[in-house]
Amino acid sequence: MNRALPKRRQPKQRRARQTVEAVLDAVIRIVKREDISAVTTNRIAEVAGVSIGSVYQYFPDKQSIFNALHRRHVDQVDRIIQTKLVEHAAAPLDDLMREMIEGMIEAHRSDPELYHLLATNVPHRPDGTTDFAVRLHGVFRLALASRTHQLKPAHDLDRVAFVVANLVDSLSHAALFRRPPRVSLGEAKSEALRAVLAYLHD
Amino acid sequence: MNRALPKRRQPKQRRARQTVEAVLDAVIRIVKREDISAVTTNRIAEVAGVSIGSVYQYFPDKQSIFNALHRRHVDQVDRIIQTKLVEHAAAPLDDLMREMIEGMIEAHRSDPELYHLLATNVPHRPDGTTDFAVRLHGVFRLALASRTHQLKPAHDLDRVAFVVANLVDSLSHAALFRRPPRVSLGEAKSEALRAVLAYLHD
Amino acid sequence: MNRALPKRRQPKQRRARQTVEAVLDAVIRIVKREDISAVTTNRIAEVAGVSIGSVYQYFPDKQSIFNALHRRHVDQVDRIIQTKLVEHAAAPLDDLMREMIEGMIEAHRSDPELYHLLATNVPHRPDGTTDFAVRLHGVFRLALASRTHQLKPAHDLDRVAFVVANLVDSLSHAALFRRPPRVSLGEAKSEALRAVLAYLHD
Amino acid sequence: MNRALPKRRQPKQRRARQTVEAVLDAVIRIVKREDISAVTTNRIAEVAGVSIGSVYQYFPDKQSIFNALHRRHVDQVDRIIQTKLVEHAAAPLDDLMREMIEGMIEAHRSDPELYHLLATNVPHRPDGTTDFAVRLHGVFRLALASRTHQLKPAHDLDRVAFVVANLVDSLSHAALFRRPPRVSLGEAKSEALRAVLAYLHD
DNA sequence: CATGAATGAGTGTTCATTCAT
DNA sequence: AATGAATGAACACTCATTCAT
Repeated sequence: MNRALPKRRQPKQRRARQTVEAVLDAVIRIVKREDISAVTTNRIAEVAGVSIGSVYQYFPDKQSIFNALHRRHVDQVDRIIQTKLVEHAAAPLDDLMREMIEGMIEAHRSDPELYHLLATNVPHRPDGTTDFAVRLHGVFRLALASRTHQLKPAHDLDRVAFVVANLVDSLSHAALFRRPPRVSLGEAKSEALRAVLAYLHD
Repeated sequence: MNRALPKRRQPKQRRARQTVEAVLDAVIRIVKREDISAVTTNRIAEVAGVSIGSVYQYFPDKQSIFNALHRRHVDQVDRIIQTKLVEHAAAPLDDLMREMIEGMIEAHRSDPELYHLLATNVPHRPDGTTDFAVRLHGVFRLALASRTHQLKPAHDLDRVAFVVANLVDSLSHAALFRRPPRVSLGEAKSEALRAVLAYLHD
Repeated sequence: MNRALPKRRQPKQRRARQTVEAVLDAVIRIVKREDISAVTTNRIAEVAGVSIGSVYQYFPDKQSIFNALHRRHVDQVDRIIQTKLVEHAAAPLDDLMREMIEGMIEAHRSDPELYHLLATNVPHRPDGTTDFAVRLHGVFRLALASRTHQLKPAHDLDRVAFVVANLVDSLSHAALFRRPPRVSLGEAKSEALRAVLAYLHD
Repeated sequence: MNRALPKRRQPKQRRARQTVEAVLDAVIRIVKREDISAVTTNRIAEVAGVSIGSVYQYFPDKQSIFNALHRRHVDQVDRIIQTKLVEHAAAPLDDLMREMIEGMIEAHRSDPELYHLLATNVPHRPDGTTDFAVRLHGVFRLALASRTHQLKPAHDLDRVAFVVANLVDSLSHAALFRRPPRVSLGEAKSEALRAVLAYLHD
């Protein structure tokens, strides 16, 4: 009767996931504490607490580590946005927009400088799957498609989604990273929302 | 009339400037043709047509080359923006905004991919002097300060300048680099202007 | 009788020691065959039969290789001198001195030119631990301390040890390296001994 | 009659001499202030206050600068020794020896660390003309030759000159550079003299 | 003769990657 | 799988030397 325990699934995959995460976190920790130039594969292994050999078990080369890091970041933000979208599927457009901006800021606030470091210091060739504004475009197209009656007829869905996606993306980042001294985060947020709504209602 | 010789500027400074420019251009050429990883100091010297020793006569290390490249790009855009600002000093707000967006796009159109490569592949720590949205904030604060009568009283100058600077910056870049297939550059531009004006008149 | 396995020492440490020795020997071989200017780190690795990477596993930089070389030389001579000291602990002063001179010459005779090359061509900042005459001072102080009855009362232990250490050191080297054509090694040795004893008995 | 002024001889040669001296002094200044590794030809020129081109006008390569430096040092000491020799040509042996030791110490006291730095950090292949103990051998051979009546008959002139030269050289240097804390310079000097005389009278 | 910008071979050193254990 | 010592290609950078001015 000694059947295998049914729950304890793939210890291997769990271990793998842990190692991968440890590696990605190590990169972040090093970039933040020092410099992109301090991010060597040996250092990554050391900070991640695994051997360099193990790093190469999961990543074919160094660039792939960076790529995974970018993808993980995008996925994290994506998940938040998707959740907001579902949670406010039936909400009026204005409320949805407020929530979207809120979500974007929330998504980055846990680690404000990370996004900038990733964007400006970790080499990458952004494409449709990792460039965030492009992803947002799809999200907003969907969100707006079910609310065409709330839009002015002059608005083309693609154009609007394009503009709104970029507004939300850039103003959220600006609110967090480029806010001038005299503007608070709350003000920046409500101003961002104002800009988006002004455009949508124009 | 024995007038002083007017031309003949220091050959030293001219030579220096030429070398510096050649080096920066070499970096761009290599990044575009190959990869950031192909940008080695020796390769830079070779492509620039100068000796590696001369490169180090003008740049203390490799990172400083990247920094100079970023600064040069920012300066170029800055010059265009400043010109627009002066040329339309007396123009109505709407016209100025159109020109600003036009200027930003114009500034990048000569070499559309360069900005992206610089931003995403050339390591840098953007600060107040090289982050463009931050620079634009100052420009727009100035531009708007002389047109407060065209703004709603509810608007705070700092907040508005902050938002407009980011709108113009991000929508201009979006128009060039992230435009979805069905949206033309012209449409993107006029839509960007629309967004900015909607916000300003809100 | 299940005794613990006696031999098998850490292969890691043995390997490390071997590499370090190979590197130091390589430096000597190159300096002797060519020139101090031929001693490049890559050449050292090549001649030592290890990769350049391994060299840097054991030495932080090039100068540290030179330092280790000096230290090894000093340690080698030191070991011989210490042995002589112990072996002739009970011998009369004159015999001890003869043995000391003999030991110094013996210590260098295996590789006569090495000492000179080290001293004149391998950059170093001699200090208390690597300057040999300084080390010898301690040795002779010890040796003479247990033989004060064989010394004239006018002699101060420190002064005598100081002079004897330098006499033995310099005359030994002179016997090997600066001997004029008409003086044989044997003559030089006995003359050195004579000088030392004349001083001690004065 | 515009005859050339008779005194103002070779301004060229004087200039040359000044430059050569400035170059050699620059080397010393740099080695003392920094490190032998800081002694680059360009730095030499800078510290010497001449152009790098001028340096190469007077020295065919870098090593020749070092050689000249060694030679200059030897010549300086030599001059002092020769003077002592002449001044005390008729003095008794003991007095001459005292003067010789005095002279050696005097010769180095103006710049105590220089000798050490030259010997240990400035690459050179000492030969008969630059190795000081060898030069001294000749000097002492001469000095002793005219005083054979003051020597024991057992003494061979070559052997004695050899030993005395090395005694004087090494004990002088030891007195300046390797003196242990409890021994004063005066004590070291008189002890050195004692050692030399003990040997000579043995 | 003097200058010093320019040169580029060559250096010390790093670090992504491998592979024997 | 995991390890981490070993590898060595390739890099950033230096510096002795030249030569046009």
